[in-house]
Amino acid sequence: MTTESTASRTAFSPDTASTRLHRALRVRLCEGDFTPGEVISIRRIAAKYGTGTMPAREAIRWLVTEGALIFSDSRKIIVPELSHDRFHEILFARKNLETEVSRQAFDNIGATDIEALERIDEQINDAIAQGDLVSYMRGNYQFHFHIYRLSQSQVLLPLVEILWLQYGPSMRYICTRWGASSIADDYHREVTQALRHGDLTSFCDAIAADIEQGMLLLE
Amino acid sequence: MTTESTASRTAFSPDTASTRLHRALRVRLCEGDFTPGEVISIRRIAAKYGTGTMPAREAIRWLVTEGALIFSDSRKIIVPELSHDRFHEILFARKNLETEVSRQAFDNIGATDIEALERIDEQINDAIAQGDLVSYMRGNYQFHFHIYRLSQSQVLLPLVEILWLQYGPSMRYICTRWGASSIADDYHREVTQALRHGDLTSFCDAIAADIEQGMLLLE
DNA sequence: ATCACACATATGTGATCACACTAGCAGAGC
DNA sequence: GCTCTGCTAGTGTGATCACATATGTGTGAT
Repeated sequence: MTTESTASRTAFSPDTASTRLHRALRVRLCEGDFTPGEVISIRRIAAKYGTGTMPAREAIRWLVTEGALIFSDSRKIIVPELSHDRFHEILFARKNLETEVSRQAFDNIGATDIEALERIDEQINDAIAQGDLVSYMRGNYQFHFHIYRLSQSQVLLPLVEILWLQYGPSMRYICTRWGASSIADDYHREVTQALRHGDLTSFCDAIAADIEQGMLLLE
Repeated sequence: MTTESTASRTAFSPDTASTRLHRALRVRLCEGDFTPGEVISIRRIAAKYGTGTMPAREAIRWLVTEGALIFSDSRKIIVPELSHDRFHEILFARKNLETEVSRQAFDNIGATDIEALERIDEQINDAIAQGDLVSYMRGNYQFHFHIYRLSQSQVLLPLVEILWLQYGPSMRYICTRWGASSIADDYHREVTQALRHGDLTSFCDAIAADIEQGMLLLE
């Protein structure tokens, strides 16, 4: 359930050991399970996930092409540590792309979707109250992508996923530094309220505000 | 020179047989050297480029994660045939992202850059006059990315490259169907003119118009 | 104590082989 | 003539090994 695929590719994709591991690692990256600077090794990942070295090698290299992992100077593969500039760039791109994807999703958001979003938001608030950062990251991810998936966009959605892959680890890092209080004031309530009123512009504004709020964490 | 790297990653990337082949294939895809529906096989690519099967396998799979190649129903890897909807989606995303990247590049575009763009534009016009589609595609690619690279964006630029990778083969296909006349009326002249006048909004409008013009080819 | 060299470990890269699966075709049987 | 079967060639996947390189750790000499 929580390990549900982050990919929403409509195109056929074979179900192999490599692709399974790739999806699993994508989820873990988006949910902030890795720390920036951490060294990722093929053989270590293979051992940890009980796969052979080939699937691990492929999954990791795919994540490199997606920018989720990068090479260090010494040809080792690591989780990137984002500079302030780069982090800001990502948030800027997120605001741009995700408001657009949300706009495209708007007409496809039904009553059951709104209820689901409100339920997720409650879980997020619980997580914040308990200082459970992992649950918060997971909930936040589910909240946003429940909306984005409804856009049925086959082009923009994969781009958004790439941004989250790059942004996840550093987000987790920043949250741990600032504490759960810093993320308490999200705009999820405004999002669901706007949806209940069927107000498109307020909805998009709330999404944009929610993302922009992340920029404040960069002092 | 023409096989110059399309990637503008500032991050360290090892120079291996796999990465070299990957870059080469990226350029060929952006320039429309492949036709939609074409079957790409690991062993065949390896033989054609004189590499082993491992580098070909990796390069091809990286292109799959970038959406430049996809799996057919029978687990074969092919160059995607874009539906009209998807092609329109890509152009929409291009208009969005590339006008933004252009805006970020604007301040970094110097006099020598403008001259270089005008020179490329002349080559493009020559290519159109002679009906040389390959040169046209290459010139168009160089024109746009000469601008985009100046944005020094490390986040948006790779996303734009992904869009071009997906869009290249089908663009070539559409151009061959419609003939060179259909692409004669680009907005490159308006772009360079706006740059000479230092007019940011006209510049961005011209870029957007140039991309939007591609939508007309979809009837 | 400090520096230098050598060895052991761990890294990604590439080659090669075996395997499962698919598509195409040829031929035997009806 | 038609259909079904079985073979063949080709596909991507995964395992395993060899290799060059980088990192770290001792061990030696100074």
